[in-house]
Amino acid sequence: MTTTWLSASEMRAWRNFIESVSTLTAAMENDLAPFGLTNGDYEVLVRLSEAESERLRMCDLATALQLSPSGLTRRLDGLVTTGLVERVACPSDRRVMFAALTPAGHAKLAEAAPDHVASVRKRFFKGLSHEQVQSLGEIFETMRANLTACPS
Amino acid sequence: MTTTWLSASEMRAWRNFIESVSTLTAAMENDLAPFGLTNGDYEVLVRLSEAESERLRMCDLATALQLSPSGLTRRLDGLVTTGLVERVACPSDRRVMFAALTPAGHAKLAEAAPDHVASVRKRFFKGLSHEQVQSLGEIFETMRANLTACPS
DNA sequence: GACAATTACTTGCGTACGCAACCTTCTTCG
DNA sequence: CGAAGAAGGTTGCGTACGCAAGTAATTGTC
Repeated sequence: MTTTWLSASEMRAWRNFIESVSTLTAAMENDLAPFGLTNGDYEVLVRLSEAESERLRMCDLATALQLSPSGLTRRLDGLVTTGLVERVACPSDRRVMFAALTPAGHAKLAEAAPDHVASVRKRFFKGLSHEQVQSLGEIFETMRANLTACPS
Repeated sequence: MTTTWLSASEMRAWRNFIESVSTLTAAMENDLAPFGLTNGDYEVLVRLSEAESERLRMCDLATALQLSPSGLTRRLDGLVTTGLVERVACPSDRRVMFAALTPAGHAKLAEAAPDHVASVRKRFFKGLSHEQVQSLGEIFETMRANLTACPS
């Protein structure tokens, strides 16, 4: 079988993508550091804040964050220690634990969100036209669908 | 200061991007596993293979891979142990070490590359039109330039 | 030509996370 | 029912990596 190598435009897309991703995540991590949060922490707060009663079952949260069960357990440990999230037992199914936003967690998210949005604009959207933003949405929607369809 | 939240199309782009990135890297990690390589390992081999004499100074390689000095030291440790890379002292500047591809490393890359390219096609480019690939290249070139310009 | 300052790399330590093993609780099916 | 299996979560262990400190070598300055 002969290999079809990447074309020049594919190579350009792939390489710039790869490099952007690592630089971007590092920069955003930095932007969030003054609030005492990591990107991962912030994602947890966002997911919980959007959920019914600001709480989610651990397994649902793990799926949403694409994290292993143990990974989520440990990430929550940190947030529980700092008081932004609490674990709440589920009365109807005693296997499950809810991760629930505390008032402090809610406040912390409200505090960090404006800076985070500014960070996304500055790092991610800056210099892109409206059409390019539109394209981005379409492209990564396609990609996400394709990726979840092909777990193999 | 009032915050300008993300528009619907921005939100779509950002969320799909974030989710795609983590799924994508996990999938590609998986695709590379049969060769006994991680994404990071593969990147090292590629960079070295493209370099003059298939070798690079540690600090240049670290910059290229966006890795801290210590991170690169340890990543190389693994590749040296498996015999794919070797450390070569620099005669003209005795502070520097070269990371050099061994014949085994060169062979390993040649062995893994076709599958890796197929993986990139399947995970990243699949379902995208030629125009979208073009857009991707432009967008992430802009982003990369913007990110390197704004380290703050 | 000697002594800072810088550069290149490594090591100790702490953090994050995945996998496998484990416990508990629920569900299913005879 | 009662036992097998599945589902939810935590813990032990191993790996990866960043930061700060340390060592060695080079450069820059007077």
